[in-house]
Amino acid sequence: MKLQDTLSNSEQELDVSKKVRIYLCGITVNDESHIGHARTIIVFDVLRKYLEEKGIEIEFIQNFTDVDDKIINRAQTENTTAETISTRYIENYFRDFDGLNVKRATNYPKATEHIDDIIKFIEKLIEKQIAYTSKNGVYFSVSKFPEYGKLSKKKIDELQSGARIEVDETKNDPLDFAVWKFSDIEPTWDSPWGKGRPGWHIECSAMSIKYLGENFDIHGGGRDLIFPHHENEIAQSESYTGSQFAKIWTHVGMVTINGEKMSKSLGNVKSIKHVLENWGPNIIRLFCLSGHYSKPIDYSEELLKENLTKWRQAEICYYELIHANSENHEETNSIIKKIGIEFDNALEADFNTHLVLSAFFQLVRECNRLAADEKLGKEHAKIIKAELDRMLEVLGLNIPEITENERHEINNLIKNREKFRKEKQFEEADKIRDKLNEMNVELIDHKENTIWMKKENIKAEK
RNA sequence: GGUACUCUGGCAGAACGGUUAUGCGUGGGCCUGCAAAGCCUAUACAAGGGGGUUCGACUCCCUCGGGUACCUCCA
Repeated sequence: MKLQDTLSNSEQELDVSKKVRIYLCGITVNDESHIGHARTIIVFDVLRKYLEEKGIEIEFIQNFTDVDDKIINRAQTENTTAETISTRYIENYFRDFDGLNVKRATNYPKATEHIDDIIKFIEKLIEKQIAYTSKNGVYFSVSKFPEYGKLSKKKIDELQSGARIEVDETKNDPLDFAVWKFSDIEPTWDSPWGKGRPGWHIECSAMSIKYLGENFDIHGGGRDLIFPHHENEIAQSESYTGSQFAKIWTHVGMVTINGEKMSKSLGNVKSIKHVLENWGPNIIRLFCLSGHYSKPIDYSEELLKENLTKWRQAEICYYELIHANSENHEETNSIIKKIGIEFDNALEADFNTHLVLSAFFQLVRECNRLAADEKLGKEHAKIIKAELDRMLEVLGLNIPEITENERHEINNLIKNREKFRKEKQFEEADKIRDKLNEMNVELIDHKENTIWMKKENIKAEK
């Protein structure tokens, strides 16, 4: 598989000959997760599911930043502890992302649970004279890492002359960044240099190396993390190990609203909770995968609606396959196979999820065509369904389960309706149809028989 | 101001320099008791402007312009 690598600014081949180790920068747990977080994490979820479907072993680490100024501020405002805040939003995180059908990472390390690792990391940097202690904390000395700027393509001197870097007399160089901040405000930890808490960037360096080794395969996150977060991670980590840090840097584009980045200051944040309630997981996932991961996508009700239309087609396809029992039969195995290959090829070529979805919907349409022509035989449907299921699995899409009782009830209602229809008592028949609609069950009248589908309940549709 | 990215039909969005995909939407049809859904079919002479390279450019180069992101916390 080829992936666009931010560091080399070119496509790099992912080595899948052994276990693939992925580190994704997770969220700072100071508020509800929003649809921008969802996109990044869904992209990596599909990447991971695809590789696993191919039988490749994955070690997938995603951190929680559970100590930072915003969390502490929020704790103060709410007159509670930082831990209460971070615990609350970690719980919310899992509520949201389980709801989005995101597979859990191998591990979700938290900064506060790795203070010892972080301290050891900093000690080594000080030992190497790359970090130094000052009045306010311990700082990383950017000038000691000549390659600083290689990820974000920034030049050190331009950064220095750049307008708005805070003037801090206690730092040797305005570009130096904190790896440890002295503080008396809880939470704090003792360190060889004084009481305080870790800087933001250091946790990812310490935890990724701890869990994945010194040079793992993919390091990812949102585009907005390239600078300074990932740039600083590289500086720290490569100074620490003396060797290359992550092999491939994969960055996911922002979710925008009316062309502007979602942000609290603009007040245009769409929480996952809210969008999930209205649109459900499948439509959100389709939306998040609708463009190339490296580019921004613009959030809009129109686009979600378009994906709702598509999702209904997929649902129908699924139920056509389940109910298939046509006598006729059309040979399409080679087409199905071809679509499957297109699906995989699109993923292999820099994870082109738009083309992946094209292939997926091509399969859906092929299947619906056969059904419309009464050419979907039972055995044949099994073959198509296997491929459809595989794609659904990789994309993380989920047809809602249906219970045996429901199935019984639906079948009985349909039988009754058929009876009424034969007797030309259409009013009665339509009543049953309406009743089924209320149960989110839609009837599809074919020439020879009627099949049903249970539609996902989408609040926004109503 | 610096850096990077981006500008494709009504919308979304792809494509080794050589037939301008695909989906949504829209028109028509099939099916149906009527619907719905689905299916079939039609529909867009689309590439920010201007130059250039080339037999040929959406694709490469130059230039002008618009947009976004980052340069401070941010997925």
